[in-house]
Amino acid sequence: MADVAREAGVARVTVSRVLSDPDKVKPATRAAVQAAIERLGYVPNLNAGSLASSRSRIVGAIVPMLSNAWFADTMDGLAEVLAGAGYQLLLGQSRYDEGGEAGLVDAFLGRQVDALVLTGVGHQPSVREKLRRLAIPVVETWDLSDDPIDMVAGFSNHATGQAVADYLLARGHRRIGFIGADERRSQQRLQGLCERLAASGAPEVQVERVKPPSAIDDGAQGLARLLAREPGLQAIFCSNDILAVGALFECRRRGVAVPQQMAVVGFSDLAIAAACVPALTTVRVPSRELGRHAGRMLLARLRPAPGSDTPDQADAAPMARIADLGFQLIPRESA
Amino acid sequence: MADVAREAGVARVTVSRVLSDPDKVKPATRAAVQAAIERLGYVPNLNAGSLASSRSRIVGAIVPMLSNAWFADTMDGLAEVLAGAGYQLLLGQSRYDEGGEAGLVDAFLGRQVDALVLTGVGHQPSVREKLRRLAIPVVETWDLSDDPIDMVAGFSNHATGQAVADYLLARGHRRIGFIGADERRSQQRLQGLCERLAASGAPEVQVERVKPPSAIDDGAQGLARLLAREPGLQAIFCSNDILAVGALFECRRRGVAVPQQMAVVGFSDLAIAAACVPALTTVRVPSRELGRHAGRMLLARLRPAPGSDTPDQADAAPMARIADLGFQLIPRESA
DNA sequence: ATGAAAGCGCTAACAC
DNA sequence: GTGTTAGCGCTTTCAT
Repeated sequence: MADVAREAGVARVTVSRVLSDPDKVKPATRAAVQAAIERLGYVPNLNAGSLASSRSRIVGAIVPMLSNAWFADTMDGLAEVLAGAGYQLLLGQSRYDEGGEAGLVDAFLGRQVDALVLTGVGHQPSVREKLRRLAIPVVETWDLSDDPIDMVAGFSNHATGQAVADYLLARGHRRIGFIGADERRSQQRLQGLCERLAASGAPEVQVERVKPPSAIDDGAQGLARLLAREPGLQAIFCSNDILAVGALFECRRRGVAVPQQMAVVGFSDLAIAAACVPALTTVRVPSRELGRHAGRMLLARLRPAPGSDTPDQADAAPMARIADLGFQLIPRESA
Repeated sequence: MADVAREAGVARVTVSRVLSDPDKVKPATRAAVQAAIERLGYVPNLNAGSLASSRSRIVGAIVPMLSNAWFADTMDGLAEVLAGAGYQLLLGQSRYDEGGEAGLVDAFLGRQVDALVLTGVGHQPSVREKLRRLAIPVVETWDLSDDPIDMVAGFSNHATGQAVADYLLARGHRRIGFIGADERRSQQRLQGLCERLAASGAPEVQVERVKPPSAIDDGAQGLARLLAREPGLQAIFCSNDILAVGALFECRRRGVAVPQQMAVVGFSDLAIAAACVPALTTVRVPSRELGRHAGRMLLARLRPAPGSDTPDQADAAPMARIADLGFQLIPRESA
């Protein structure tokens, strides 16, 4: 930067200004500086800038696993919105472990991230406290809470379970099974399911827990075990589409007709749900929009980057801290 | 950090040493410092550390789109390997645009990333030159090159096209179509296909280009257009499984029997390929392993982080700069 | 509109 | 083994 300043015959501050707030510099000087930057191929050190200004223009995000297409979609949406505002994405995988998440949060805070996006609302108490104390913008996603760390953009997993229960009940099913990851949000879906089923006097739900990440085979084996335990099962709800497709496979292998002998409902509406045969009835959640909305919530609280295309809407309506983006049950052939 | 030093009754350097190289500090002092850190809830500012040491422990990675499950898998593998060595992942999406990629590269370099992972070997000349000049470790993935910027971990897209051609030819197909994204790697697959087909005297390949990212519908429409142009088509190769599934759909809709009247081959072997009906014959590529291997290549060139579980293998066999991780044609029902 | 001085929080080198 | 002295490359005052 000193080189650029010398080359342009100005002080270093002026170069800094050209980069961060061009309007504060006379057009002639600005041009000279920009020419010098060009000539020298100067790339500013953003870390040094962060250190001096204590704003990093980095947002940290943590997902359980990127190889779960639904979370990848959320990150895609997030990255898209952030990039448009000059922010970058530091990404971590917790591998479905709150301890892992806590470690990543610390690492990210050490990097002075300007904001954080977390998956779910279940975190170690120390994480909640720390983030509350630091008061940086935080968005939790893929779930809802009436007491978020800061903000939340999600949907009610519990309500999805209820919706599936209602749907199955309406179609006359009463003996119902559940295959789901041994993980918080899946359990909430299960709870919603059980609650409604119990209220209607249906027999207890048969549950098969598999450990994440879910593979197609887990779905197949889950169904096999469920059938071994309770041959009279009429329907199953799988906590994601991958498991559901596995269950569909196992049905075909055993000659169990879907949906006549066994109704199958999935979760998240991946491309695969519409593609498999029979097409999978599933719960569609706004994976991509979850990330986009989280990004918007953050940006509304962060100063816009110089040169970004995001107008300063300081006086726009303040964003709600809790955003329920909803879900939708998509009836197809499998249930 | 000054606070911690005072609290522990030592100098700031000592605190720094406890954090970055504990063995250089007497156990008693170390314990005192750690206690102070604990008591004060001190979180070191890694940016300041990067500035002082000019090593950031951040690796930048650029993929076309995270919502393409195959790239998400690669990033998953990469993040997994890097996390184990104390490195973090700064992620960007180029949206299939070399200009976008160039911008991200600059942004990442500004962040002083220690290394870079790029998708593909096609980049703006300025990007190649800049990275060569800077001489930071760079791995290109999802393709091969005999003149990589630095290192490459991939497979030959061209060879996958040849393999598909051979397979189709062996099954007696000669009138062949191709549906593929208008993007470099797809075009290479197409080239391999055409080359082998031409050599065997088959008629020219009918090509439908769609713009990325691929959606199921693009595959369906692609097939429809292909059929309109050349009703006698016997087989098609789709440059990814999503397009292939779309084509499968369109066949079913039109009552075209697969594989009897139309053979369909996909690419990348997503879960969906095994799940759809008829099951999709496809080319399996080591998506996850691509990322893992890229990570290992980088780490072999970067000093291991303190407290990482990666032993210092300075004297291990040096890693080859070009890694061909291969591919595999998976015959299923659709061709 | 531009510049000078001070310092962000840390690590590198060198003493002791 | 531990401390001292200098910066890393920028942005912030505050002055001009």
